[in-house]
Amino acid sequence: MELLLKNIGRQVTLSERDKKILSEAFHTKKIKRKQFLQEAGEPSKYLYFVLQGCLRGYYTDKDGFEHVVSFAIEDWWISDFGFHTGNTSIMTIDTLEDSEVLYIDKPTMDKLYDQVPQLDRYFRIILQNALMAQMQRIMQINSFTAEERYVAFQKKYPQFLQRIPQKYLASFLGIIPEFLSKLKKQLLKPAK
Amino acid sequence: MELLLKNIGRQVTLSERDKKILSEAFHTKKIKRKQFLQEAGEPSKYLYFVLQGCLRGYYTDKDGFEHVVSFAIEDWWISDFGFHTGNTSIMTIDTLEDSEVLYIDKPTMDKLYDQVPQLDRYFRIILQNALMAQMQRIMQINSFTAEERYVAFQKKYPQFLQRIPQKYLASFLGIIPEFLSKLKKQLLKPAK
DNA sequence: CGCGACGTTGATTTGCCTCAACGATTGTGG
DNA sequence: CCACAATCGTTGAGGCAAATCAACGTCGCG
Repeated sequence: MELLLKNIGRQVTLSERDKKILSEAFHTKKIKRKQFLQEAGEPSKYLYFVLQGCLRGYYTDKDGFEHVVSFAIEDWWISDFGFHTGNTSIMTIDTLEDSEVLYIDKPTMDKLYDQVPQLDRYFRIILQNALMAQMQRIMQINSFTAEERYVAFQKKYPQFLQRIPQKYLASFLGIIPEFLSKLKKQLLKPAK
Repeated sequence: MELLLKNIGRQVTLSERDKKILSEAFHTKKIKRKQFLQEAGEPSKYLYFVLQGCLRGYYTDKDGFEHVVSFAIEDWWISDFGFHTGNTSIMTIDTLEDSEVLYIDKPTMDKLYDQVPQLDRYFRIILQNALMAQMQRIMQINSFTAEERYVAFQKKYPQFLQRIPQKYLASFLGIIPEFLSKLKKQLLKPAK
């Protein structure tokens, strides 16, 4: 819980009362590796904040292929994008490692926004950053080759490289595992 | 200005005082067709709300190619994604038609957030929706062929089809104009 | 009218996918 | 602690969607 309060505190100032309300609104959950936190098709019930471990969010397309949309480690948020609007979820979230998360359901969240108005600002800022990150992702898909995207990922998220299987990284980059494998091979050789 | 207040009023309740403050914070600007509102590289100064007309936001990649990121017509927001964080802009915004916009600069906007706390919530909601739209765009790029994306665009934004040149639509869809041309041809024939 | 931007069409190329086979690594029950 | 299966990553041959390049028709506009 400390981790979350500290994270929020970086954007807005919380009173002791606010902190108490927040602490009571979130609950903790420990989940073993390879468990589902949420499955596509169900109503998008919870918003998650990661205290420990590594999670992955993905959707399954009309042909049955999974596409990884986001990874989350300590100090990150993860949820379906339908959470905020109350739609049924399109995303599945599962764990890549034994993990520990804070979670909150939508009714509680709505109450929270009224009780702690600072949260509107906090999430406005969080969403601004998320939107900018998404934007950069779209720009990369448009303008970069798969190889360039892989190199950029290495540079930007070195922490993830050890923690996530290649096939999920490939999916996140928008390619298939076989091709990522070939890219890596190519990147090693031309060191002449 | 009425249009903006009405738009905000759909998400949060504004007092008369709030409305007055808002009215004074935004200014109106009329721009002829094919003029620049903002150019990439400059600091991202303004946030725009469209009252009239049609605008386009795009960035220029390392090879000098333009990529259309968003269109905006009446009752829509448009801005660089750097606006909120105060970075230099990566996006260029120009007009596809004679247009009229409301605009606000960042310092004024920051003051506004403090004067009218409802705005934090309003933009939180706007950003949630924008994020979801971006998400769907990424999902389309991952899972749909160019033809499917074109058909989906036709269905979702019929209002735009008449107003924007094909080459910009192609760019928005992530393909080149020549290929869009071929797609349209193919879609006409197989009506057997 | 004539120029320049826009859209169309065709021939060729390429980045990435498909499918299939084969090591390597992980994990699980005996 | 080993045996065996399952999962994951690698490699190669062939295919396809979309890009590139180039040529040509057409429309709006000075």
